[in-house]
Amino acid sequence: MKFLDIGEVSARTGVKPSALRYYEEIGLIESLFRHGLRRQFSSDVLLQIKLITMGQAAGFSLEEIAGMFGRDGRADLPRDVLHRKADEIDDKIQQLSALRDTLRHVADCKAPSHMECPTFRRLVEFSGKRGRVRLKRKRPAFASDI
Amino acid sequence: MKFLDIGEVSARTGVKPSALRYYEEIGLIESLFRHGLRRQFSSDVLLQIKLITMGQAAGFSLEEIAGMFGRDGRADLPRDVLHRKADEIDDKIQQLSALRDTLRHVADCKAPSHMECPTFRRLVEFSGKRGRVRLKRKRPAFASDI
DNA sequence: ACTTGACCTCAAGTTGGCTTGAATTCGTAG
DNA sequence: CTACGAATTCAAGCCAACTTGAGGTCAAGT
Repeated sequence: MKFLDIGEVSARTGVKPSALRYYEEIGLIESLFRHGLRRQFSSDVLLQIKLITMGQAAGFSLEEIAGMFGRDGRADLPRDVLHRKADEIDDKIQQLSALRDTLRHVADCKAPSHMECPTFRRLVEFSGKRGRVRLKRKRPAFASDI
Repeated sequence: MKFLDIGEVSARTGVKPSALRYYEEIGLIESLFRHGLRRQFSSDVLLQIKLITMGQAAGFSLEEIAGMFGRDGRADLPRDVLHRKADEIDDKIQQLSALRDTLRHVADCKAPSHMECPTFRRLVEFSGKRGRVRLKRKRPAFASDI
């Protein structure tokens, strides 16, 4: 098995050595042993770091990430908690989709003020709703519904 | 037209008054006038704040958000920049999807160590691949398309 | 008129997630 | 063997995005 210096891990993940030391300090990753003073990492750490950066992209704190996958990528949490996390991510995906759609609309819409553009308002207003957007409403939606 | 106290804005958006004052301080939102000392907001601010929180969920800084939609929800940026932002969000959605799938897998997989589970490795490794299927859309996409 | 409580300002503090710098220790190539 | 570069520790610093606290103002209800 080949072991990796912190510099190599850094180069292959794009995460700076200082950040990697910090991750080790807080128990998010671990080095197997030292070669002199130098930390030696298993190549598994590359996958773990990928998970960490994905988690960060999802807006989770390092602490939450540590909870999802222990230091060896093994989950500490019970099934249902993990599924709730997954649901949380699904919610976030909904939000991101709405934001993306809104941005694209803003890019192309000719209306002088977006606040008066019904498409814009609808995009933003529906963004938080769970599940399918309900097309049938008893009355029109207002900003005051937020 | 009805004007809103900071407390009402807070109650209806879930954003604390201190945060709203901070947003105003940095020019992200604005109050129309004061009633005594009290800020009075137009109801449009509710929509703006929704955009702000969506942007935050997407991992954008307040500064970036300010750039996307000026203080009245009008974009300062040229079309192509907005579309690039939208693409950025699409990338993030891919990452989130991968993370979600990984979490669900971890929740259900019986393997003793995830590091040795090929499904797990594939899920994580695949997540970064470029050149995903890119759907061409002729009309703006809606949240309900997901 | 008085009281209440929601609001105000301003400065300072907090948290998370690192980065930076100084002083030092090693391993390897020449 | 020596020099070099890559690594180490530790404390301090930094940034964003708020929050907190002290001390003050004000509008509205009784």
